[in-house]
Amino acid sequence: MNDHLSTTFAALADPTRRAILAKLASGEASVSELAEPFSISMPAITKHLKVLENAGLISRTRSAQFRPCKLQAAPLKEVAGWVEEYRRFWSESFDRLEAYLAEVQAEEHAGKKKKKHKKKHKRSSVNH
Amino acid sequence: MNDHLSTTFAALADPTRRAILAKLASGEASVSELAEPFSISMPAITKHLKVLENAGLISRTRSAQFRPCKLQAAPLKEVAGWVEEYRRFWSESFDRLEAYLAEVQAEEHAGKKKKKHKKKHKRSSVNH
DNA sequence: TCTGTAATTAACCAATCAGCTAAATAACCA
DNA sequence: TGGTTATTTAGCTGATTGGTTAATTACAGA
Repeated sequence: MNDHLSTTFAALADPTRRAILAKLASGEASVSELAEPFSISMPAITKHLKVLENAGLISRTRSAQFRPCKLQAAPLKEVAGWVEEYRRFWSESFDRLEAYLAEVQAEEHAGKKKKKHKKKHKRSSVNH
Repeated sequence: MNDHLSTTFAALADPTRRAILAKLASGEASVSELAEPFSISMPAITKHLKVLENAGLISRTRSAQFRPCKLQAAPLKEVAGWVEEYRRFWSESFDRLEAYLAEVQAEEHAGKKKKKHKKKHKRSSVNH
């Protein structure tokens, strides 16, 4: 597991880390502030933050003895892009689009009209 | 790690498993067919399939001595929903929307007009 | 019934993970 | 300088993970 996407998914596969991200969604926070809602030790939080930072999901600055964390959402964009490739497998409207396209293609095969068309809905470009 | 979302993210945090899902995106496949592109043993594939099935990302039927797998995208819908909550943190247009709303609010505070408005962009409902 | 193919289970291994306590740094405050 | 607060590092643990090989189950077909 060394690719970017795997690292991101792994970082998100923990409710504590997702809760940390959720908190950071409302602004920067110090380590202690982030630790407050949880009943785990500070070193455990430090480790979670390291995982998130390593995945590029947070960045850290320095302010006096505090080390505030800030949400960095770029990796989530990548996740959204990946999952989007599968939207048609759950999206109702996409199913309808598929049905429509199949219908149109059937009509074309029947030879009612002969427009030339280029790609009409590429479907095999799911990347892993 | 026992919640649904964590299980799903964990299942996706492996390139082999994502490749299996990608292959299943073009239709059902047997275990051997899924194993073919990889240089790992069959039992390893069986384990990966068990992880995916456990996450609800695939379902399995029985056909003779084959056990074909089928993509089940429902959990990905949940993932898409989760990540969507963070879209504003990477989306340029959302940034512009935020700026616009801030501007509107500033005008209201200045008392130029007094329309009452209800929610104006709830921002703290990020769930983990 | 015997043989070959498909897939799983069992048992093991090394690496990683999420947590802990105790100790070490780092920076502010008096 | 010394004390307090914030955070990290070190070192340990038990559980999980991703892989292996060997054995087992399930079925099709001759």
